[in-house]
Amino acid sequence: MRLKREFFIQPTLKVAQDLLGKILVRSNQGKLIKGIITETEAYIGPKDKASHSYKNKFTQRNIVEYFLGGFCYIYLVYGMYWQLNITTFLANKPECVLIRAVFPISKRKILVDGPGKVCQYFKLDGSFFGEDLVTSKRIWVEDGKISFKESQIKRKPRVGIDYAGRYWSRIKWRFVVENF
DNA sequence: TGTCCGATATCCT
DNA sequence: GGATATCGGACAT
Repeated sequence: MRLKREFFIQPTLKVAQDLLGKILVRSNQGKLIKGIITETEAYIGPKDKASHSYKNKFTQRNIVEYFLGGFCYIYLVYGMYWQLNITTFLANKPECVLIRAVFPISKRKILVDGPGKVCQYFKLDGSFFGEDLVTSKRIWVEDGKISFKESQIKRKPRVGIDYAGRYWSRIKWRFVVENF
């Protein structure tokens, strides 16, 4: 069953953790692409120095971060990789969760173990900027009956944000399901 | 209008 | 562990 707005407007660290085991679904040309979310990262502006909305920075690129929970914040990094984030919490609270990895259901024996690969696998690009996961007909999140133990969830530092300084680059806002 | 650089992936040693 | 491809957004000029 598709997750509703209530799920996404909870506090960001809870959403980041609760997204583990949920199923991301993409409808593309009559086919469904599915993957079980296995890794996420929380970005909590305006206090978070690693967030695009640090100090309430507000630009054309990150405007979606200021939406309430449940929208796609998607952007290009390094000139070639798209990153899928899901907005969280309330309007004007620029917080989101980066989807870093999924366990692919549609194709077996491939790894979808990085945010760039997630967007390749689900065929996501800039046209999904601002897409509403609660109402969209081409992308949404479903509840799964996925079983893993609470002890399989590990908290780790976020990746690729050394520029944010020791404190923010070491804070454990990355959530990973181990031995999935 | 110009310069800088990144919430990565991949190949190299 | 390190190099680097590749390009649009951000911001200074």
